[in-house]
Amino acid sequence: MSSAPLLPTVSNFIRTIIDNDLAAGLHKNIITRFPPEPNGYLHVGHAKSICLNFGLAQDYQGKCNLRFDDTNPEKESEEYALSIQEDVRWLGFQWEGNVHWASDYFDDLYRFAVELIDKELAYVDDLTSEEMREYRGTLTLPGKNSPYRDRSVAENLDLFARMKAGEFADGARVLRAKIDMASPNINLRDPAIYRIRRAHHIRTGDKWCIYPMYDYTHCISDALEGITHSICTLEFEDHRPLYDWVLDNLSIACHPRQYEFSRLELHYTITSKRKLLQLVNNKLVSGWDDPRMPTIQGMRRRGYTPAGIREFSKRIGVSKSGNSVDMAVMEGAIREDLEAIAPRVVAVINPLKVTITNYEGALTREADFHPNHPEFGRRMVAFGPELFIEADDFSELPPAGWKRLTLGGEVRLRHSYVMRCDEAIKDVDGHVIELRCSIDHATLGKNPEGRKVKGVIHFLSCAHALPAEIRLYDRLFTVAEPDADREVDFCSYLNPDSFTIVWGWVEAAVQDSTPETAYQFERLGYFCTDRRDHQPGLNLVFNRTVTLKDSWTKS
RNA sequence: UGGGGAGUCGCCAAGUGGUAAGGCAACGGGUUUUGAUCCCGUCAUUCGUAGGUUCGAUCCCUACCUCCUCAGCCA
Repeated sequence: MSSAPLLPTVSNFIRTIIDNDLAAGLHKNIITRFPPEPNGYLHVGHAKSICLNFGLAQDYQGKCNLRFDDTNPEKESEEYALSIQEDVRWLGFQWEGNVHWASDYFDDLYRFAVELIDKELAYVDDLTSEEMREYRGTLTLPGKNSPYRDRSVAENLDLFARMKAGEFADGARVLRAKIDMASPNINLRDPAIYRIRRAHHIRTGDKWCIYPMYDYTHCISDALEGITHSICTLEFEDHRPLYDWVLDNLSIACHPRQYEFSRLELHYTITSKRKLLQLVNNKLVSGWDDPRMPTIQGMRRRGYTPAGIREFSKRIGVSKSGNSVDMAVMEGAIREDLEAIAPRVVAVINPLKVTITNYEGALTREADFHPNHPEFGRRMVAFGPELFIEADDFSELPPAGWKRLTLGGEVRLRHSYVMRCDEAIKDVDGHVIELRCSIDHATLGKNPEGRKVKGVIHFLSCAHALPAEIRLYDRLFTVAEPDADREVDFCSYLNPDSFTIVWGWVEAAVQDSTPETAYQFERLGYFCTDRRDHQPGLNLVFNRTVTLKDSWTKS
């Protein structure tokens, strides 16, 4: 491995807390956890959380658990759980020991609920959900006590046991924590902690017909696993008093502390599970792994690398302030990784035919796969009497500063000769359809004498080029914050040009590459062979991961 | 109009009583057979606003402004 200098990690408020806790001897080692609900695919926001939780464990030589918050059987599936594990591993992390499941604690959770009832801190409520909503009050008005709030311990114990035994219909009763119906924090107005739901659970099957709620489950799960720092996003900030209330009132020695950070917003995309699902269901994208999707599966198929995503996560930092990160941060991080690992090859995606009028005696030449990594090896760069060049690299009426090919002008063919364009052949509409050019035979591997050639363009020998399907991806939305305006449907901002298929040509060196191989197509960008559709030697399919930085076209 | 949070360069983000780190972007310049990479340089007299305390404030105090978030038997 490379011996990159260990850059000092940027401080953030969570690291400060951990440093203080460790210094104070509160913990010997830290234990974090990544707690997804298996009800959807992971996206870039989860990637941030994964990098944070697993990264912290790594940096502090602690541990990080993977725990599925599987308390809502109606929405959860094995498919999602499997995909999530794959994503975490793909990102380069390994959880401590076995995968944990909140459902592993269902027996404990039930036992603790009984303890709460015994302490007169929980009661069975017969109110319907509508009635409960009315009793709850509003943001500015206090709630009022349920008429069932003062049932005896014995009655509650009996009712709760019968809830578990399946004596009541779904939704008929609920177990509630007895806290304070007048609390200004609505989460503390006797929150439901158990509901009756006859649904098949992915892990426990039909064993249970009552399921614990998130607020009640999460803190106990954390405590049971000995989590030291329970890190979640800002919307759970108001839930922290409940998290603490539950643990303070139960006979569990461990009391993890919850800390909240702001969730990621990325320009030109969305990070809402619900909206992502909407794109998939309405077939506005090809699926969860559509390369335009900000899902981990989508980014992976696009060609984003684990190291690139980890670097992105490091660059954006962690804080509590609202943020919307520039896509350039992601692209910069991805490019940095790809720059180091991707072999350089040539592809022409918008071909213009060139006939070399003085081809006789022309030679081929070897070229490195990477200008800074000779260990990547070399390959022959085929040459021939007919070439493809990029149509964009020729201009009859070049703008100021143009360094590429023009009528009568010279340009360096990458890894080959200096070539002059002598004639442009046009069709009846006046479009250039072919160029007739001549090469300077004295310029293979050396500069021409008496003149300078500024421009370098890439090319492919027609006889040696392989046809390939090339999928060009661009930002999914036309505006930086597509869901900023509640009045406007975010779908109306979908970018119609976010996906273009093009049939181009690639050099033979890529012929046998396996799916998910990254390349730099020189002067065009980073591409990777498609994970699903690319077939080595048979059907070459490339996805554009990200373009190269370009200081020409933008000016 | 209740509760809980947040406001430091275009975008992120450190700093939290001693005179504004870093990254991304941008902009100059150098190297270059990728207009890439790489290198070098520039880029906040100022920290939401207004007062106050202090020798000294982004940091402490007061008031105000703006934004986010909470009324699922979802997580």
